[in-house]
Amino acid sequence: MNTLAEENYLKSIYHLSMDAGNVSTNQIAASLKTKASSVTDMLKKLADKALINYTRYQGVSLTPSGEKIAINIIRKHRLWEYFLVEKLNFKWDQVHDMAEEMEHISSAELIDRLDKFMDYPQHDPHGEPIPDCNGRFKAHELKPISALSVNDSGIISGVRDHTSSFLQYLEKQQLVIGKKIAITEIISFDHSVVLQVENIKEVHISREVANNLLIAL
Amino acid sequence: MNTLAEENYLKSIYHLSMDAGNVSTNQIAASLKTKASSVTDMLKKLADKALINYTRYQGVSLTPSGEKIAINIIRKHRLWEYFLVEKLNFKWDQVHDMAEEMEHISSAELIDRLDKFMDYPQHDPHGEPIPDCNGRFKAHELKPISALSVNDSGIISGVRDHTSSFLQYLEKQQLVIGKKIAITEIISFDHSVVLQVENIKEVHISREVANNLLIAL
DNA sequence: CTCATAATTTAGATAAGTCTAAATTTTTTA
DNA sequence: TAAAAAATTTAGACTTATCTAAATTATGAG
Ligand SMILES: [Mn+2]
Ligand SMILES: [Mn+2]
Ligand SMILES: [Mn+2]
Ligand SMILES: [Mn+2]
Repeated sequence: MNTLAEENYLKSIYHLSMDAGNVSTNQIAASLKTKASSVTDMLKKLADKALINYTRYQGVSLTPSGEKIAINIIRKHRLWEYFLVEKLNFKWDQVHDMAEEMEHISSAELIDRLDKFMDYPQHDPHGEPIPDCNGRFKAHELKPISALSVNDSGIISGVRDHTSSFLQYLEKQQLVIGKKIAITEIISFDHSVVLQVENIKEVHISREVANNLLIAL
Repeated sequence: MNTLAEENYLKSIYHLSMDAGNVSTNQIAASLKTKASSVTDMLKKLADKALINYTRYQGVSLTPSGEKIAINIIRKHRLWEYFLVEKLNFKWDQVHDMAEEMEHISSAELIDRLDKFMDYPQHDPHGEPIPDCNGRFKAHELKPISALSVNDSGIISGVRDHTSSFLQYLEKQQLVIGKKIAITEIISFDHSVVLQVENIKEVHISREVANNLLIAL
């Protein structure tokens, strides 16, 4: 259907569209670790296939059919990540690169059966919602810890940064998906935050960590 | 490591080497549904990488490192087939094309954990042996039904032909892996064979089917 | 042994995806 | 608002994997 490269571009454009409206050539290039000129070439191809809206120098957005493809790849990515963690006992910081390959396995029936096999999970190991077989999912309403105030509490439900080092740090601090936390203190000097983690212990995190750890209230 | 095309060539050469010694350009072309000239190009590349022994016009064989790669791909192919049948409930005639994609997922740790998850299966859904993580497996000593005599009996343990239509035919006749059969009669006119299937029923199969259904004695 | 045929390789072309360097357009800044 | 800077596109090249058509080598029938 679509090539591996095309799929990766569509997924990247989809993710970048979440933050901003139109996505720029340079943003895509950075996200795919490729050069702007390569991106321009691909944008022309995707526009020819009517998967993106593209006018020179103006950035791009996905068309409905482009978005459908992107969401399907994300569905596959997240289901495979869930499989790797829940069935094969990988850690949440180990699965991204493998899922990056597996998301391109083409069979729709395979992925629907995998979904059923795992009993239709709603979220991947990083708290991201998993689209259903029709591409529907509810975008989660999460706030970074840095947006909370003292005495606010909630449940750790997602991360903004997916790098291994960040996930490993969180794991070591027991700041993992599902844990209940409450804000004990916010240090005004550096905006670092002191948290109470489920009556287990107190953790002091930097502003950067607080920016990247997402809470459901 | 190696490209998808290179992996498919190595696997094809490995399989073709089972029947004959040196594998010819045309055999590879037929097996990969490509042209002889494309094969020649790839053979040069694989020879440069020291994965095959190649002298012009003389056909090829795998080097030890080429064989190791081929066996690893076959391991992945068969483990994924087993997964699709045993965990996702696909039929044995549905899994080949999916496994053809999945065999190229690169992570060795993933495949070793998958192996463990399924409790180290010895054979894929078609009865083919699954190499262990060191590439070792015991080649099965099977005979086609056409090589047996009246009153011989044994267990259905493999198939030579993996096409959907053949596998579906076998399934319909209940001639599946694990079933015990005995030769009741061999019709000398057309070499067709009458079988007793596990005291369940009698089946009459053509010479062609008898040639492609493998028995462990 | 010789020549016709079959098998294989070479030559030259194409498509996908990438790159560097140069040109163009947009945006920012002064 | 004009020049500088940044972003983007174009031009031309490269790699991988294909193909067709032509040339070469091997094989086997007589
Ligand atoms: Mn990918
Ligand atoms: Mn994830
Ligand atoms: Mn394959
Ligand atoms: Mn098989």
